[in-house]
Amino acid sequence: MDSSAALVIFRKALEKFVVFNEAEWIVFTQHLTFSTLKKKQYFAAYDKVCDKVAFIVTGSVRYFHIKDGQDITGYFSFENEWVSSYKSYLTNQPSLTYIQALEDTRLINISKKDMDAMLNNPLLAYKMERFGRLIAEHYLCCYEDRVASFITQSPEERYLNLLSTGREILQRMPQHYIANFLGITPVSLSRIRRRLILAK
Amino acid sequence: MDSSAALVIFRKALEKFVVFNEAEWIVFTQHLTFSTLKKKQYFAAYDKVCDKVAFIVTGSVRYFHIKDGQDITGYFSFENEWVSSYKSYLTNQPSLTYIQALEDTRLINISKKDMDAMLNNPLLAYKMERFGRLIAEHYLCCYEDRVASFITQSPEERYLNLLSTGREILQRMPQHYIANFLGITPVSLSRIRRRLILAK
DNA sequence: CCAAAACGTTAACTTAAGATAAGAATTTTT
DNA sequence: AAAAATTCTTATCTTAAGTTAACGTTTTGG
Repeated sequence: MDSSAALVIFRKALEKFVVFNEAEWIVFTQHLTFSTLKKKQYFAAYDKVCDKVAFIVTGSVRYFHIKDGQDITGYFSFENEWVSSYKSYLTNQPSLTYIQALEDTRLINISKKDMDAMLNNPLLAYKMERFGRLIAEHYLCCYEDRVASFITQSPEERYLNLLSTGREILQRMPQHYIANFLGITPVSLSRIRRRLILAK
Repeated sequence: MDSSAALVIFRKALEKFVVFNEAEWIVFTQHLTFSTLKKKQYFAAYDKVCDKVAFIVTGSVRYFHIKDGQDITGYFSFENEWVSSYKSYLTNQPSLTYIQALEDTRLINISKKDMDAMLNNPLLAYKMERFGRLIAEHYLCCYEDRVASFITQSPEERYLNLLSTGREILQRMPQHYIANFLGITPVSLSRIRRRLILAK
């Protein structure tokens, strides 16, 4: 797949949030950069400012923390989704999480510098504000559900819930990543799975 | 405190996000409504669409879920902060949480209808998009930290962390609310506190 | 001002999760 | 193809959390 094919996919995905006319699109695309990450390469790292957001054309990434020498998975993003260490990007503070490619991954990047330029360019400003609003709101909704699951559900319930709605993650991720994602250890998840099989 | 005093406070708080000129401010304020909640009155309720966001002039609110007949506190908002069942507001879906006044509370409301009107009013559209973006981004950062705390910290660590940064919540909220907020039961929090006292 | 409700702690018991280690199966790397 | 690393399960032991109930204290509301 070449860059122009990637742009077609990207434009289509963007249109869920904002629709550009041709003049706007030309300027917008001048602020994009293409890149690839080899499997295990880092998109963001602990203690470094993450100065970009990116759209995943193909591939996937894993967000993780290191705590007491242990690798704890917090989230995943797949093709057609966005990736960034958002708080770091938004605040210019060092990232608390690592983000690593799970497989060879093609990205379309918008650097903070380019985003700010677009937000200050009268031709694009309005639509970029709108785009920023809608995408932040989209992820806000995801987070709201995720926090609610930690408050109101047991680890087993969170797993059952993931079973019923999280096909892609379940099929593509090793179980110890999923365990961390659910807020428990891999050993615990294995036991939960055992319990569920026996109860069935 | 009368409405105009409340508006002064509100305008000042808003200016962290967006600054209105006088003409814009006049139109903007026409889209606001003032209201009060008596202690224990609801701002939002389970299964009802929350069709507004509000700024808390004075008072405070508690977000909670009911699960198996039990009341589980998820969050708090205090004066000078915003309150909404955001996902419900943004998506027009029924709210999953109740939001209740903890004390008599004065609010400045923006209904979804008014917000949409402003987003479609050329005089305000740009600044309202910007405002929406910045506020969603602000809460996104809060959520990012909160999710990370559930993934990477034990209940005791979350409590210690709250001790060091959450003065207002700790001083004003009963402990069983705080326990739920941390993702544990009131009995558990009481034991954690006991352990910490003994260890000291 | 009194009765009722709410609050925080403690205890006893049950259940589940964390830590660690071992081992088998699978995958990746060289 | 062999070696190394990863993955998942299982077992043991320890620790902590959930559940329920009781009790004294404080707060609230009529």
